[in-house]
Amino acid sequence: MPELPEVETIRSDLDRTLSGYKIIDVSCNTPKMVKPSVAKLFEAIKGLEISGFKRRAKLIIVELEKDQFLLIHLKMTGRLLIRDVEDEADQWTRVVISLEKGNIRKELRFADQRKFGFLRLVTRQELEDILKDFGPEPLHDLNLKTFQKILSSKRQEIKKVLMDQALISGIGNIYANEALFLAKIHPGTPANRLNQENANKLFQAIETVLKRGLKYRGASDNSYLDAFGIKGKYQEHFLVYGRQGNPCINCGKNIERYSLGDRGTFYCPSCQVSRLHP
DNA sequence: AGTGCGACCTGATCGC
DNA sequence: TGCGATCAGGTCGCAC
Repeated sequence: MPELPEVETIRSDLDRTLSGYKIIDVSCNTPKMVKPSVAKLFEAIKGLEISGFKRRAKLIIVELEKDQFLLIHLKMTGRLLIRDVEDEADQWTRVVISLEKGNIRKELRFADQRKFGFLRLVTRQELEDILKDFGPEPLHDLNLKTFQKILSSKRQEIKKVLMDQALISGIGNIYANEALFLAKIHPGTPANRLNQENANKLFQAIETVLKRGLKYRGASDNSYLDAFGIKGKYQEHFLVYGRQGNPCINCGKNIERYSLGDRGTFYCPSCQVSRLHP
């Protein structure tokens, strides 16, 4: 599922490939995915040049001229693909933004098997209102002190806290599982029960797994593709995610799986002992 | 207020 | 073989 490293990989692909292009058309076969509506969006952005692509949490922000912004969320199965006009159709294409720069034409195709993703036109004010509700970016704003503060204020299970976008931005199920394994912390441990050493290890582990994800251009164990339609490789380096029944790389004991808040949760029962699973 | 859970979706896979 | 059930999970909105 696109989490911070996947979304950031796509963002940087888009930024260096499509900045400077002008929007010449928008088409959509799944109206509910475009807000406020396809017609209103097209009316507002036709002819505008893309100045760049930013990211906040798992949102991609397309910056346009005239203080217009497109927010794009890929949810679980969304893809943003840079294609030439004559390229063959992509499966599950929902929205196509046609682009032009001089005499070069491109398409930005938003494909999404499950239609959970969305593309939304917002003003600068709306953008600011939306972004203010996200917690700090783990690779930029978050420091150890802030992290400890967040943990000590929550008695929820640590894995849920890591995935709560209002507390920390961009971490989803895969990276939460991997970070907790690296830090040797059981996913069900109440956040406020972690001591300083645990918090410190977890802080480092988050940075490690996110950077690893970026290095491998994301995890494609499921439907994720980068903006050129290429799979990431991080799934080849998972330590616990999806590895239930396989041996832990540290101790050899089998990785276990259980459901925490309706999310598949993977851990080593021997290495991650801070609390037994329910 | 803080927490938990169903709804939103569709394709792949599992079990009988 | 076929068919129904289950699983995948980010976020919103609602209930408690």
